[in-house]
Amino acid sequence: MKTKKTTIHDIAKELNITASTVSRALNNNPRISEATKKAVLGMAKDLNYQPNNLAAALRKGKSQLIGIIVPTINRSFFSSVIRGVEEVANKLNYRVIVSQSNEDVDNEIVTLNALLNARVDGILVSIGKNMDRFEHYQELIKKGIPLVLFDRTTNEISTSQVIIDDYLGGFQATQHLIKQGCRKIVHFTNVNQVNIYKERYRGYREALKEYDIPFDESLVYKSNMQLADGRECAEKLLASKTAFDAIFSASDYAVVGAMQVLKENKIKVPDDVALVGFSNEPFTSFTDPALTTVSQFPIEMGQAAAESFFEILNSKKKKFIPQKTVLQPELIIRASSLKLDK
Amino acid sequence: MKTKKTTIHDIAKELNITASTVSRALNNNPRISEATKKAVLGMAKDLNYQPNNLAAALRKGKSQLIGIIVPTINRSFFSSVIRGVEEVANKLNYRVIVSQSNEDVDNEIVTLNALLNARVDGILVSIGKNMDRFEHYQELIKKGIPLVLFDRTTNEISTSQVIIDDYLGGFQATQHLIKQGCRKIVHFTNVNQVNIYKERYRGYREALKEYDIPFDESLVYKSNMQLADGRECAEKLLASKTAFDAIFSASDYAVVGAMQVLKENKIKVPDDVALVGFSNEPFTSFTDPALTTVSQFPIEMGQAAAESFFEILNSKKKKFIPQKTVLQPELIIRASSLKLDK
DNA sequence: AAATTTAATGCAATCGATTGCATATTATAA
DNA sequence: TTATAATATGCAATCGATTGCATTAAATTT
Repeated sequence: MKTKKTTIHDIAKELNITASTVSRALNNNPRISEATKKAVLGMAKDLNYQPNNLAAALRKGKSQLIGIIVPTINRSFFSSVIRGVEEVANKLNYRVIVSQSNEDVDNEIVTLNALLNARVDGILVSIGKNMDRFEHYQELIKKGIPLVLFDRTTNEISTSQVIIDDYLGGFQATQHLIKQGCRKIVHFTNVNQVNIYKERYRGYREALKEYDIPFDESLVYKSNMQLADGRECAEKLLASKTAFDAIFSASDYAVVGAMQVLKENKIKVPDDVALVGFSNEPFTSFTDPALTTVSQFPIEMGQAAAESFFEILNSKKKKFIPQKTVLQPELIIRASSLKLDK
Repeated sequence: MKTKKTTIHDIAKELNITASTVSRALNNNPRISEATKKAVLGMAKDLNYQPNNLAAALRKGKSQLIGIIVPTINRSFFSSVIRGVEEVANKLNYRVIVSQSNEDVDNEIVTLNALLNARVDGILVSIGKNMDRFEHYQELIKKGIPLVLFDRTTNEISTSQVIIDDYLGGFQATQHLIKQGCRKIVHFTNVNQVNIYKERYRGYREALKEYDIPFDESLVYKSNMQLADGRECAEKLLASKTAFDAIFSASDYAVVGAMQVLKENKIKVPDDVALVGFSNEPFTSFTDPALTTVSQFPIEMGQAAAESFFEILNSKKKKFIPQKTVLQPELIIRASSLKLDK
């Protein structure tokens, strides 16, 4: 029952040639005659040969494996990125090993080492929220192991990145609200001012400026941006009696929390208050009213990250200059912000 | 710059011992003295040694890699399963390679072979929707490669499975509606009667029976269960003028579509029509009213699948009797079905 | 003190594929 | 016909860790 697996040596023996020839034939090496190639391929099929990538990987020093580290796998955004990576990688005969950091640096380091031990040919990573140590990544660069950062990045690490233009997303979202006639636009942002939130915030301010709307710091609410946080912010907002006619939230979750509170207080969305979120989480099209939000094209981001990785890989000889790929976000307009043209 | 990676031979040379001793020391083999172990560990750290799993895998014939195949990675249910698998696997020092079949048999076969070439120690798979060929999996069993099916399974393959009790889920959902006073309960099910839908349907019928409610075939709507299908079914339903006071849908998507149509027709949820979905998709808590649904515990399913895999792996010697793990679903009661006790 | 265990380490083959450097064979040129 | 080039294949080392089977040295028994 436990039949020994066929190797190139078995094929070689059957055909009275050597393993080297078989190896070359399988790799379509021009030094091998067409006749032998055909014979080898035929025998390989007959013997149900399955190449052992481990052996090849060991010898060649490349495993055809890519490691990807995300904070959590089961978040729509990240799983979509993974999907994108997988698509590109598989086409080029690479496999993808996934792992999660759970937003914890120590965990991230352990995970990273495990991937290195598995001898992945490179790493794609979206850095966790409160990460402040990057030596383990800088170490990678030194070792010459391809590294690509996506979405949550940092300039502390000199390597290729794929991000979306969060500034533009923030600008477009705010501009859209302004065009809908809103003037007192609240902004929900993250207490933790990592790049992406900083940029969305910047886009918000810039849009206000462009339309000559004075910026009012008291309209900016910082939180952890989960649903409950959104509720809390909305409650504080209402309690403060501040007038406002829109909320642009840098997170879909937070804005849904706010939507709930507004509804509970009989405030009409979008008529009294227009809402715009960020990320185009799948649930945004299911709320009532459906949420206007900004798509980050996660699958495309994954594809771009994978492509970035292969670029580094293929230019290994020369010094590679880190590339920054910036994807364009897209404002997805739904009912929650449509005051006009209904 | 391109510093050669340290191997056990480097450590051995430094300490004037052999690689075998180093290997044994690193593996905490009792035949090695504490003193040498300490020395080896110290030197390993000094030289920044990172074990090469490929080499070990080649020699030992096991890669510490698990392959997982799902129809699509970026679906909440599947990515959560992957998360569960990853958690269990990582603790045992295994890595997870993900890949998707995109609901296509040929693709599935290609993918499976790629995983085998990568020499994964086993495969976890959720079979695609319209899959009718299973030889490639039966082949696996013959070769003695551990295989675990989860969620979408088939009895054509004699191996361990992890599923939830869909029958019970269907029963509980229906029972809940009955207890809320509903008597004319519509059921949305899949045209494609794979196991899971068949079972949910069976649970529905059995609950009716138990409460002496006559089964009415005209209340059963078959579709592809996407949002648009749900809308369509609801429209047909309304057009038919059939009286009904609840919908139990075997899919969350379809029931949200129905909810939209009901609202558009000023039919009150849950007062006029109570709604229950299935799967506990993340968006179900964001609809208005929030959806009552059935949780399938995807993370737990992933964990169970991984554990099942390790059981097969560890009992390799003797003949392993396939295990069927049946997880209990849980009815998550939210506003969409609550007519009473509000 | 000789014989026998026990403990600690070394030797060398092995896992399966790849590849630089021969070698053998045939075809072409001189 | 001999020298030269081109073609096809073989030899053997290599990638890095593991492991069955010695071997050596120290400890214990008789």
